[in-house]
Amino acid sequence: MSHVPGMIQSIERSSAVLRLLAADPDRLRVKEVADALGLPKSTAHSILRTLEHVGFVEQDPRTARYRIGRGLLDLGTAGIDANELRGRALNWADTLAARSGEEVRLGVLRDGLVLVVHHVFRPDDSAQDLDTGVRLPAHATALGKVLLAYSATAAAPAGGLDAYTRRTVTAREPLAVELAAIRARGWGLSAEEWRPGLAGIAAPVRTSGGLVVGAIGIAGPVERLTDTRRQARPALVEQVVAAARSISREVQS
Amino acid sequence: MSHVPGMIQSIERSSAVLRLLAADPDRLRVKEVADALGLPKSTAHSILRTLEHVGFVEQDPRTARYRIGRGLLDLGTAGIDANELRGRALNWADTLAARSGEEVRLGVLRDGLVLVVHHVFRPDDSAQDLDTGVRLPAHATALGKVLLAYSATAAAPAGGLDAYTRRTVTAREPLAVELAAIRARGWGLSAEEWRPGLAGIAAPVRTSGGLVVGAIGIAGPVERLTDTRRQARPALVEQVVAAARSISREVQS
DNA sequence: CGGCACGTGCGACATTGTCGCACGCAGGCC
DNA sequence: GGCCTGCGTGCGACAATGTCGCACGTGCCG
Repeated sequence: MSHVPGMIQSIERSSAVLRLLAADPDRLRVKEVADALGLPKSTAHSILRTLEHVGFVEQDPRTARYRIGRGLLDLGTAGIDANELRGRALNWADTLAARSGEEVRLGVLRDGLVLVVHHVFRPDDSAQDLDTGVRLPAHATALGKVLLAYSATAAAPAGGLDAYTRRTVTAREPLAVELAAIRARGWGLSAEEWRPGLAGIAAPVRTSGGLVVGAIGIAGPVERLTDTRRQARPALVEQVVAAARSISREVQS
Repeated sequence: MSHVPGMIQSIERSSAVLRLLAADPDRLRVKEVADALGLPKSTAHSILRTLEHVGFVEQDPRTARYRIGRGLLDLGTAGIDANELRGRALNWADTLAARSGEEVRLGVLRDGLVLVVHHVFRPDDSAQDLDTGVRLPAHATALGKVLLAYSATAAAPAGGLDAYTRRTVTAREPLAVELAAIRARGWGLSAEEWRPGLAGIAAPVRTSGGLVVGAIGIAGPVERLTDTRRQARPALVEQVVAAARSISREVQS
């Protein structure tokens, strides 16, 4: 707790306060925080007031007690950056492409769109565009729907949802139902919702706490990815889910 | 960005820095942070140095760039406190007890132990102890193993693992395998690992981002919870998982 | 109804964070 | 290969800023 020269005292203290609040599942009173850290009441109060102002702690209006705020949760989500995710996923993405025979994309959610951070071509043929860096609509792709399903910050983008094909889900309610289904079974499907004739199957990549930080998926012709009843082929689903799980394991270090 | 009187300036600035780093998936240089916030280079550097010291940001040793640190992720986990979780779970816990015919416990991980925050008696008979507030070992109970499986902070407690029955898993490696299996299927079983003759089935409660903040489970005689091959009865598993999912939905607000 | 303890706010002091400047190093361009 | 630009880092002085003591008001318990 002592002061390390060259470090900003008030930030060190804020960190101690946050750790204290995080360690205790109950809300804490100003006095308790002050005593635990050996600070004067006013100082602790001043720090808590500021932390509340920036959204890192919340105060119960009735009991006046403080607890960790929701703002911190959103910040942690970005703990893994896209590059790190990409690095860990490289081998597994290649394996998935080889096993499934389809092209593979790895994406993260950014500003309500899917940012493709990695792209592996379909093994057999050649004429394909490199999609790395491209942004895809979230509500019309398998990758995007998986990311939306587990997104901490409010679901879909604020504006209206564009229709890309006649199968694109643009209404709020059906989309919410679909996202719930994805959460329930752990993977997502998009069949001709983005481009006619194309389908995708995707699954979430999680970090240690179970937080979803990205998604990996395959894309290809509808007839190869789905059966005659437009259901995803179980063998492919299993491959995608297995790849996502492997990457999740890699990320946890 | 401007200074609000009564607020601690350096903490406001730290918050801005963290938000900036969180918003950008790439690592940022000192100069970029300084320019974005309109601060002198030295000031930004001083703040970043302190944030790194407390573990809120990390610096790549090679490129000298900064990104959000892993310490923040752990803090967000405690965003939901035990009381709030309990409040949201009350009705679903009762329903689960009624449908399954077994007693129900709701727990959170605290200091490497399971803290029971809610307890519903078995519907039929009466002579039972109220377990609310009790702490259970994490590695020997279904609730605990589920919580460990999704725990952000390093798995089991540091010390040796106690054996309560001859079925208690005390070795690191088998336990890690078991936790991986729980992550894969989404629920956990403990059969006579804590008390002879007793078994438990539990599933995780997740918050918006998919972060596990607690677990709910049923407990009862082995012969009622498992079949002749010591496998959990699918009907009961389904009920527990459904309850956990319902509570997870409640928590996301 | 009285007393205590807590959250909150204000103001003065001096401690502390801020800012300007300079060093050393790495990368890129010529 | 050498020069030069631009960056990260560290130091020091100033004064702006955070800290602390004190006092008010309120809610709770006895």
